[in-house]
Amino acid sequence: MLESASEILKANNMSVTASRQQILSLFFDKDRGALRHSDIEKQLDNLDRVTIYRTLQVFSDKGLIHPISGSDGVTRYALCKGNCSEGHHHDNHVHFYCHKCSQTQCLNEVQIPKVELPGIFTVRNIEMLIHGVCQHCKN
Amino acid sequence: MLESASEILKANNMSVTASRQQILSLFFDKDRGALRHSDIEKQLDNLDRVTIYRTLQVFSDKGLIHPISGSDGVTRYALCKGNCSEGHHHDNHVHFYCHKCSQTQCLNEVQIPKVELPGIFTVRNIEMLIHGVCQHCKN
DNA sequence: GTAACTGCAAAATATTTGCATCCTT
DNA sequence: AAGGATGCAAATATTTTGCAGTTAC
Repeated sequence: MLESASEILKANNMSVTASRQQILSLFFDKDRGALRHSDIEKQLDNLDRVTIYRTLQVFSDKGLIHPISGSDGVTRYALCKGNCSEGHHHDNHVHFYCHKCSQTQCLNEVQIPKVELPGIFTVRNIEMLIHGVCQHCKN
Repeated sequence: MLESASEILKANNMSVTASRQQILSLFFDKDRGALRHSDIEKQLDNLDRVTIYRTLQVFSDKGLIHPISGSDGVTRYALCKGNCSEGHHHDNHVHFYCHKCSQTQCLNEVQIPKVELPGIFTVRNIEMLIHGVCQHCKN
């Protein structure tokens, strides 16, 4: 477990608990793909299912992680890259889902392009998910 | 029920059944938003849940409707606009989710813009979902 | 000590599968 | 008549809620 997990929790006004440290550390360990609830449950089988759901919710509310909704109906979460804050995400990057390894990753360097919408719509947030084969599975 | 429902089914090599006609007609009636399984279940309460799931799957396979996966975890479906065929969707338009009325609609006239991905990825499909307030709820 | 966090039980919702029966062609 | 479509039962998966007990600060 990272030493810094507790620092990060403190810095974001969350009480430091074992569950939170373990879950947050997982996100730092795992640099490849976004994590599903079930991934976390498998790796931290000492934690209750419900605790994991609630922790993911809190982390998301605090701007530590952001949810990614894929076409397989399972919500994944990935670390926010610094510019998110409590109650407001700024993750305007593209997400990539690989249908070979079923991993979802953030393409942090790829910005979501602007779209022209008729003025009758008010835009709050844009999600862009690209499906295909990732760098690891392409071979 | 549209007379044309049975025509469309025939034209796409599907046997013409009461369930399929009713479900397909719903999609033609409903011009505003995409339909969830539960919407259909409510409106056609003579049909079995499972039949609705299977019918949506078949329609999607045949290119009549396309699935839209939103961040609320519920799959919605909307009519394809003519250029889709069996086994291959071409719905490269933007989808819009209104968080006031919870409706999802296709913005058929708004194309998904091109994105530059590093060559290490193979792209198969792109989804773009915009959240905000729709034309009906804006007031 | 108090408020927040966790675990357990249970419920709600979404979706899938197997099988026997019915309907379309 | 044959094969596909449907209905029913049941299983699986995901997520939420309530409450009582525990822990962080």
